[in-house]
This record gives sequence, structure tokens and C-alpha cells, in this order.
Amino acid sequence: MARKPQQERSKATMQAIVEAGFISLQTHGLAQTTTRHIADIAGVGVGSLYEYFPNKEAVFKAMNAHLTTEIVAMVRALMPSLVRLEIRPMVIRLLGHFRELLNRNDGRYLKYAGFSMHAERSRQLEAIQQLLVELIMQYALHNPQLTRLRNLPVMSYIFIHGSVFTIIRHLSEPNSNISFEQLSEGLAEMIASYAEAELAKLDAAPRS
Amino acid sequence: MARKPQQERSKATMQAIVEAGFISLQTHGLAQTTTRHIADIAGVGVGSLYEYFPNKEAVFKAMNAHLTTEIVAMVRALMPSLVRLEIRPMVIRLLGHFRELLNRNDGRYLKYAGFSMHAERSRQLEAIQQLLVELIMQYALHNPQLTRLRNLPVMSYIFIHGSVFTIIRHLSEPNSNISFEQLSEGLAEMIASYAEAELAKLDAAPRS
DNA sequence: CTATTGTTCGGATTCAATTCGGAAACGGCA
DNA sequence: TGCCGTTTCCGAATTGAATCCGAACAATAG
Repeated sequence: MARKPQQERSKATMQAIVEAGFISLQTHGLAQTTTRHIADIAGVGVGSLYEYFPNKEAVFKAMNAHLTTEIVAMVRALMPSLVRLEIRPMVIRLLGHFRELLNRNDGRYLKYAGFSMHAERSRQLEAIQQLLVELIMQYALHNPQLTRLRNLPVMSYIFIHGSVFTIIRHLSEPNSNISFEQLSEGLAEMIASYAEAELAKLDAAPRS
Repeated sequence: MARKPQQERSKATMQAIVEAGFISLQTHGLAQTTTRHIADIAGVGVGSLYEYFPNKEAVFKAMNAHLTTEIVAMVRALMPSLVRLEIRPMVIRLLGHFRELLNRNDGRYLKYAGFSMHAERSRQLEAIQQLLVELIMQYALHNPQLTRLRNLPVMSYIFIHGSVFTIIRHLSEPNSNISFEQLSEGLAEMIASYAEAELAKLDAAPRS
């Protein structure tokens, strides 16, 4: 049964289990990440795991929530400075921090992110998507010419999904003759040049 | 043991198992897709499955290979006509066919594609990536001004991954107030406007 | 038609996920 | 401090899926 932790020690246990989930995934891979392994790493019995999580999937969801919280905190902290930058440096800065976060603890979060991309789990990425939509809105408010763009929702969807998945995939791949810097500059260039081209088009034909 | 099929009937069995894998995934979801289910749907005993596939994961790999083969065939057939189009209609046409393929048989392939995005499996997407890189090369050969673009490898990587993941994610989501047409036009616009902007930049400063 | 090789099968085994009935730790209170 | 109700912890027992394996069935060469 999913119990609500009442005492301090049980909160510590929950936390340890979630962290153990990341560690197990990182060091043993998805197939070897059994409830027993997770419990062992967390230093608790298997039964304890089921006191707080109805099943293994719930542990993954908690891991997701944890990572999401960290990402949200990071982006919110960055937002005030991001909105003052040009598009290219804004994107590069954001992606750089994103990478740093994913690489913390020997890539613990990255490993999870790589597994969380599949359909049933990626719905939980929606919080991130919402957050980035908000970032774009804030950015547009600070750069009012962007509010003239008509299909901002569609393009936001594309830029967000395209960037996030591409970045995670790239970071998850050891091979690849493309550096992260090239990738993030490319993404920045792609986004910036779209915005510039679209604005130029609007200037050329103000009333279409 | 992974046996090589010698007789016709065993090939039929393998094929039936792979197809049953798609059907099971589509109708029962990932968790309910057990070896017994797959074997039942294929109309064979569980043991038969293990004659040709060392484990369940191998069935998924075979499904991947099957889908990859179909996609490669489709793109190759399309390639001659694609290289003659402008970028926007080219992208839209390609994505339209991609969608049609994924939606065949009530979305049987799409369901699989949604699950195959995660890290351990998406490495098998490399064949698709290679193919699309080749398409871009062919396209550039037919539109020589594009060969002036310096960072084509990086941008190809971005466009390919960004588009594929974004499309699969969008098609997998029932909700979303964005239509497929808007999405594919957006992707086409993004790619085309980048290429145009970059070429214009090169024209402005021929020797940088 | 029969020996040999290929194919199918499903019962037996193994192991991970989940359950459950207490044991142990805690926190207040007399 | 010693007692009691509550919270937490636990690991043996259960369940079911993945995988193995040897017997039975089918094809086919000679």
C-alpha cells in the first residue's frame, strides 16, 4: 500500500529508495534494476519499498518527479537572466545548464532520462514542456517583436520536443562525432534563424 | 537457442511471432505483452518462440528490424521524387508518408515506435538515421547550392532526430491541440528557413 | 519406408514482483 | 522509567512471467 510517511525516518527511507533507483539504473541497467536491488542499495528490506510505493513503476514515477523538480528549479532560477539574452546565447545557456544537470553524479539523471523517453513514461515530461512553454512566453514578453509570430504554439512544440529529445539522445550516445557544443549551437542557430526569417517575412508583407 | 529456419513452415512461424508481437503490443500494451501472449496470438507454443529467438528482447529487435525494413523501402522508393521538390514540400511529403506507414494496421507500428524510443532500443534507429543522412546527401547533390552549407552533418543530426522524435511523440499523443498538418508544416518551415538563412548569410560574406 | 534432420510443444525450473503477518522502533504519557 | 497505540520495517511465502529442455511430431533424402 502507498503509505503516507508520518515520521522523519520514513521520509528518509522513501528518499533513499528513490536515490537507489537512480543508482541501480546507472550501475546495473534497466534489466538488473529489480526491487530487491533497489532495496539493497537503499539499505532497506524489499517489504519497505512496498510500504511507500504500490509497485516498481511507482518508484520510476517518483524518480521522474524528483528529476522534474530539479529541472523546474533550475529553469526557474535561470529564467530572469535568460529573458535578457539574445536567442542564440539564451538557448546555449539553457542547454548548457540542462546538460550539467543531467551529468551530475556520473550521469545518474541522464541514464534515467534516456529510459524515460518511451511513450508510456514520457507523458510525465509534460511538466517540463509546460515550463518551457512558459519560458518562451516570458521571453516573448521581454522581446515584444516575437509576439507577432503567429504560429508560436506549434513552433514551441517543435523546438521543445526536438531539442529535448535530440539532446538526451546525443548525451546518451557515447559515440558520435558531433560535440555537445556543436549540437547546442546548431539548435540555437536553428531556432534563431527561424525567428529572424519569420519576422523578416512579416516586415515584408505586414498585412497578409 | 536462436535457430536458423531451414524449412518454409519455420519461416512462417518466425514471421507470425513477429507480427504477433506488434499485435500484442497494440492490443494489450507493453506490460501484458508476455511471451505466452505473443505465442498464443501467433498460434504456436511458447517453446517455439524460443527456438528462433533467444529471449523476448530478441522478438522486439526483430520487430524493430521489420519496421526499419519497411521504412527504408518507403524512403528509397520516395527518394527520386523527393530530390526534385523544394525543401518544404519535400519535408511535408516525406513526413506524410512516414505518418501513413506508422498508422497502418490501426497504428500497430506507431505503438511500437513509441516504446522503442528509449535509450537501449533507440540505438537500433541508427539505420533510419543513416538512411535520412543519405537522403539529405542525395538532396544536396540535386540542389548544389546546399553543398555550400558547412555544418550540414550537425544540422542533419538535429533535423533528423528532432523531426523523428517530435513526430512519433505527437502521433502517440491522443491529446494535443496541434494537428499533424501544422506540425509537419512547422518542421518544413523550420528546416527550409534555416537553409535559406544560412545561404543568404554565405552570399553576404562569401569568404568568412 | 526408415534414418536423419528440422520443428513443435508444454511441463519443469528459475527468478522477479508483490503480499502479508507480525517484529521492532517511536512518541506520548502516567 | 515502563506501558500502549501507532508507525515503520521486514523477509518468507505466493504468484506469474521468462526461459530451458527432452520427448514427440513432420519433412525429406536415399
